Amino acid sequence: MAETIIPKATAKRLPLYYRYLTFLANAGTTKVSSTELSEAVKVDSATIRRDFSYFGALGKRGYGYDVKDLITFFKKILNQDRLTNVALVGVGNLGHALLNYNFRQANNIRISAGFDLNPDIAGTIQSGVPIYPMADMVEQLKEQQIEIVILTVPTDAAQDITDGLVKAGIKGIMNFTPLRISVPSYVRVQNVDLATELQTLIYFLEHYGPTLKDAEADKAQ
Amino acid sequence: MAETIIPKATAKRLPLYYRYLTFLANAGTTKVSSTELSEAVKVDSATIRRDFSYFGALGKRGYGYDVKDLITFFKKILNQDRLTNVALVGVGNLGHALLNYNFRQANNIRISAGFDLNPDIAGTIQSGVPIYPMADMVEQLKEQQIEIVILTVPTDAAQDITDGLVKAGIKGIMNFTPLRISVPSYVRVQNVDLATELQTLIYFLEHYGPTLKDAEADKAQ
DNA sequence: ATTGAAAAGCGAAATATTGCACAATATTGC
DNA sequence: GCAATATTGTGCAATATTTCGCTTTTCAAT
Ligand SMILES: NC(=O)c1ccc[n+]([C@@H]2O[C@H](COP(=O)([O-])OP(=O)(O)OC[C@H]3O[C@@H](n4cnc5c(N)ncnc54)[C@H](O)[C@@H]3O)[C@@H](O)[C@H]2O)c1
Ligand SMILES: NC(=O)c1ccc[n+]([C@@H]2O[C@H](COP(=O)([O-])OP(=O)(O)OC[C@H]3O[C@@H](n4cnc5c(N)ncnc54)[C@H](O)[C@@H]3O)[C@@H](O)[C@H]2O)c1
Repeated sequence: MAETIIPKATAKRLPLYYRYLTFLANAGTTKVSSTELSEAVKVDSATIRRDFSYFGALGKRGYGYDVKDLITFFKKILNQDRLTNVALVGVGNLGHALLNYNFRQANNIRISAGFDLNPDIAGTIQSGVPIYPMADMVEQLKEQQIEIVILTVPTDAAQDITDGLVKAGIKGIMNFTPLRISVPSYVRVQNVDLATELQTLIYFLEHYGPTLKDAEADKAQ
Repeated sequence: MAETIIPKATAKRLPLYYRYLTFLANAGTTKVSSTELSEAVKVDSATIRRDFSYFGALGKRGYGYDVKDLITFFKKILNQDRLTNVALVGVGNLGHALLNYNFRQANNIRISAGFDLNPDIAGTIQSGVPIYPMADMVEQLKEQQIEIVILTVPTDAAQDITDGLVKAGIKGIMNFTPLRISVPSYVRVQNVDLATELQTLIYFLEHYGPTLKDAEADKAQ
């Protein structure tokens, strides 16, 4: 674990860099400077250089960064060199949208199992992914050695299901419900709260002047 | 604008507080302490007190905060006292999921118009929302005086459409595409990059020890 | 080879955010 | 009315993150 601990803020930007680098590579570009990258990903160029420097000297002064080198490096760092299987619990509105999306193409991530209470869905195959009944959840997760779950169930059910996920040995949860679920300290939760994000945007529009220098957010996060 | 400028990090937490406060009110609870709130929203209690204190002394020492008072106050601050209309461009996978979701109930936000290139969808009504063809976008947005747009189109189309949105006088964009769109400084963009969030979660699991004290994430963003 | 321009890397300052710890003050029960 | 208790509000130190500005290195053109 943790070669040299990287700032959380940096870690959040790595996938962003990686995606743009693969775009550049596909376009046949072989080198890139922090300034060019900066324009594309909307992150200050000094921040990009600092981010990269946590991993050692990846660039060449006076020249820039070699796109292929960076990709090779980040591919490994970001686990893009092996397929990551995740499960999805709650195959409703959002769940279906996520199932339909091809995370594999750009991210080498695959939703390999779904779970739902609804007997009309459980037992079927949706977008090529088998959906199991909730009763089978813990067993299946263990069997398939899945460590990451996307949680898109109604808010009321979120904590109960989470407790089951923890029992199943899950390590990370991407939580789309507005509930801040409780988990033991060894489980990591990534909250994606769409309604909150929308409200935050509205708040910024009402209360902050026309962009006090941050044309984008996130942290946005 | 900006009474006393509130830290961005605080602003992002306000909707979270608000949601839990309305939950408390519905449950008949009349008072709450920063410690109780802290457990529910998973934010340090001192941070909560600090956040609230930016708006003045909202609580009573030795007692806590009056739930109703806080709600009244934040309702106004967060524009929850009036309906906010937003538009959605790109009625595909994600777009449909968002259309189906009732943002009005908890957030007093309504998607009042949709736009899509696909002639099978344009001209229809989806989940009670009229979907217009792209040719009508600028005109409709102006006519309906919509200032906020949710962008769920294919990545290729994102920048072109954004340019149209800017022409239509849009002030804020919630961008679900992985492209960091370019906008003039008076337009605010909130990026929601689901694939990146998932990758970040994977990165944390691989490279950070079992939770170095942040059982949850975000910011955020 | 020499030189000029480009751009990384990085110390250090600036900025932002969090969390401790405690004095101030309200509430409650007696 | 008084003591005991609870809990806010905040100075301040700690931590995290960004950004400046400069030095060093490399490249490419002469
Ligand atoms: N759809 C959106 O745009 C949106 C926006 C913001 C937040 N959210 C949040 O995301 C979550 C999911 O939203 P959605 O719109 O997809 O909801 P949904 O109702 O469409 O889907 C929920 C799914 O979970 C299943 N389910 C219900 N109870 C279950 C249980 N106990 N165990 C397992 N599965 C169960 C249902 O059968 C359904 O398929 C909710 O918490 C919602 O608040 C959604
Ligand atoms: N679905 C997901 O789970 C998911 C996950 C991560 C990122 N995303 C991103 O969100 C965006 C939308 O994803 P999706 O899965 O909903 O895609 P989608 O293809 O299902 O939907 C896109 C919609 O936009 C419409 N469209 C296409 N070109 C258009 C144009 N020029 N103008 C207007 N409308 C146009 C299409 O008709 C379609 O209805 C994409 O950028 C995708 O990368 C989606």
